[in-house]
Amino acid sequence: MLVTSASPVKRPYAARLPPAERREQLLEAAQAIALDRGFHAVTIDGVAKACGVTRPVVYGAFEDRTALLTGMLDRAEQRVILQLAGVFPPVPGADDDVDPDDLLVQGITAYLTAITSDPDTWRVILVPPEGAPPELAERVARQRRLQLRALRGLLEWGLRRRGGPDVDAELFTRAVFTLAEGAGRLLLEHPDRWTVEQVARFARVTLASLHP
Amino acid sequence: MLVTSASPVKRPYAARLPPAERREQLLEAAQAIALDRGFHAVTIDGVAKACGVTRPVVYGAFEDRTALLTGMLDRAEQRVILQLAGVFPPVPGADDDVDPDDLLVQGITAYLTAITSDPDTWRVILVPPEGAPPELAERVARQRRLQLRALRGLLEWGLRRRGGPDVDAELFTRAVFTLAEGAGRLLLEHPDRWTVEQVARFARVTLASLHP
DNA sequence: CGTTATTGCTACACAGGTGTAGCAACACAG
DNA sequence: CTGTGTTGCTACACCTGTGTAGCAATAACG
Repeated sequence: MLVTSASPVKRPYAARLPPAERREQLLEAAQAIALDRGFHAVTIDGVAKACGVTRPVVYGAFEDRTALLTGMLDRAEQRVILQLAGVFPPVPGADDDVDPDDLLVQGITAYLTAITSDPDTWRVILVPPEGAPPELAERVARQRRLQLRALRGLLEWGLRRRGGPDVDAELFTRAVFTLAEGAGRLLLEHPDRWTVEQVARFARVTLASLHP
Repeated sequence: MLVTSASPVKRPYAARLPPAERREQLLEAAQAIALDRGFHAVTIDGVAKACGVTRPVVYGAFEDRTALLTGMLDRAEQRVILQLAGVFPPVPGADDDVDPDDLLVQGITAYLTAITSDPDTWRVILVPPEGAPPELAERVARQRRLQLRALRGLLEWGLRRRGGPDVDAELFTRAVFTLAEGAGRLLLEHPDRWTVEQVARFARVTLASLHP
């Protein structure tokens, strides 16, 4: 198209979207950029360009860059909470016929299945892209404390039911949790090399060797 | 001191330092800022101010901000390599009278002692401040691979000497390494709550319960 | 079909950080 | 004590990103 210098090109308008859809689109774009190039690359202009709009459109959906990042983290956190809903069952009763090792392996399997079912969300949490804001660390720490508390109850029950080994329950809980998260990272970083099944088998064999 | 508006205040010159000392001072300041407020706060101006000089002085020691960050990571990496020099001994011979569990606990103790002896350097690595550059992740990954390789040789020997358990050696190595790093983070994040001795005791008891 | 309300765009201003040319100050050597 | 070489400073230019006022375009409603 021939354009004279006297009539500068005006960009065609982007298709209109209702505000809720626009927000969702912007948040998806923000997360994709964070995972691809790091949180520092999540700029107002970068997200606008990724969605084919201009900066005021982003400002129409979010107060500022901080609000955009907060929205992104809200979204990831809500998904994680939903996916972990069934991972930590209530502590079994004294009369319940439940094998503690089976319960733990099931929990680990559920946790890793959640991770592999939504890798992008979990990558933000377990393998945070560079330039991650402090708020991410705060949310991760908060969720981790909740998960540790739930896990500890289960493991204390399991250690009693098993009759040992005689280890510090808090350190044991942290060790199990660290291993589960580490396995999660492994599956995210090497999805073609490791599977949930392999990790579950490893956990089962190791528990079988862990005498009371 | 009374200063007329016609003679603007000129800052007094900072004390002169030979270039090598100035570099060291700037690198120390850069690391302190990174740990206190994140890598994004490590600016040329920020480091200059922390050292009581102006930006050209920083540019006199480092080509640019990237070179400053690289220098900081070089320093941390060199310290880590030095501190880990004795942590991974050569794999014992078939006739060596060495208890594999003792060897592992000694290795974990040496590793955690290195961490607690120079917490600032290890914090950059194990609990990276927000805004960490990609280069940090690359260096950490490279060091981790070297450490995993050394550890795997030792653990394979240990599993053979022990006669089991019958687990995937690579997963077992990763699990042990993940636990050691997790313990390192724990000691960095909660130095008043946990000690190397507690972790070593936990490792010893857990290994004692891990039958072949 | 015209009007209105809503969503998107242009152009502007501002702030923070990078990087440097040329000058200033000072420590050391003769 | 003077001169020189080395280290530090001021002031300037530039770049990238943030944030917004006012206008433009468009979709929906009557």
